[in-house]
Amino acid sequence: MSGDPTHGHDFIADCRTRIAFDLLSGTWTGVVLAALHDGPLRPGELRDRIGGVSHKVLTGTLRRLERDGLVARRRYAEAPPRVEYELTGPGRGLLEPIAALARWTEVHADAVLAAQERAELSGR
Amino acid sequence: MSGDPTHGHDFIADCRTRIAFDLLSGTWTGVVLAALHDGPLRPGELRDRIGGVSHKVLTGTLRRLERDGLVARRRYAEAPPRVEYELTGPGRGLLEPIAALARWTEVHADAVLAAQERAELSGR
DNA sequence: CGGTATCCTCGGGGATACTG
DNA sequence: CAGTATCCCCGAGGATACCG
Repeated sequence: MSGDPTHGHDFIADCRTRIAFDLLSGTWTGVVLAALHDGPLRPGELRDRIGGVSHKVLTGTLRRLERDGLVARRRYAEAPPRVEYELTGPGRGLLEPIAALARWTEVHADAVLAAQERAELSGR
Repeated sequence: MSGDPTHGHDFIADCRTRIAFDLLSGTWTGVVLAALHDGPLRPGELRDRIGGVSHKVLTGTLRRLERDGLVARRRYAEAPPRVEYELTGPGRGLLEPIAALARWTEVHADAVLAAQERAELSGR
């Protein structure tokens, strides 16, 4: 099952997979998608859960996600107007690859951090 | 198994998964890893297979991959000195998440491209 | 509280030319 | 052929202030 990632796709030639890479390229993109995993959230809630992301950058990230159709913006005309963001079909589909990355992190992240530190100490 | 991506991890709080995101953040990083899937390659071969990547940027990408311990550089002291790059353990492990992204692309890429085009036409 | 508008900085990506 | 050194550009990320 984890045998052949290319499996007949043209990864390289007219590489469509780059689309996915570009989609997740933002610093906070993947984190936002993961944060929306268990249901719609208001921007403020997102900020609190993520932590360390500036107000402007978060909205910027959400704008891009919205533009790419990965996240939907929902406005409620209430007493204090409320806004929520939720995953779309494609956005929800990205949770699986993201989970795969999370699994990888558990196993190999320390090795990477060690390698980086080693490189820092020597040449760098 | 593909049920709960978060599955008890702290995706958000002290988000270690960001490590993986950052590793793949480069424009060509993921492509290079995928290209090395079926064995070591020389830089020239890599360039040919990928296409559209400049000489300097490719070496820059390889440097980063090397520094992060995802790719190993192998030098052969031969008549015309030869150089090859190959995946390390952690690097090879990333092929699975990358494959997951490729699968996602097959299903949802068109929808994303459509959404982007739609956004372009209207507001921009 | 959500969103936008400035302004600044930094690093990646690209083209080019040059050294082993 | 592999690698490095410049130089330029642009966009993302961040801080701040201001408008619905």
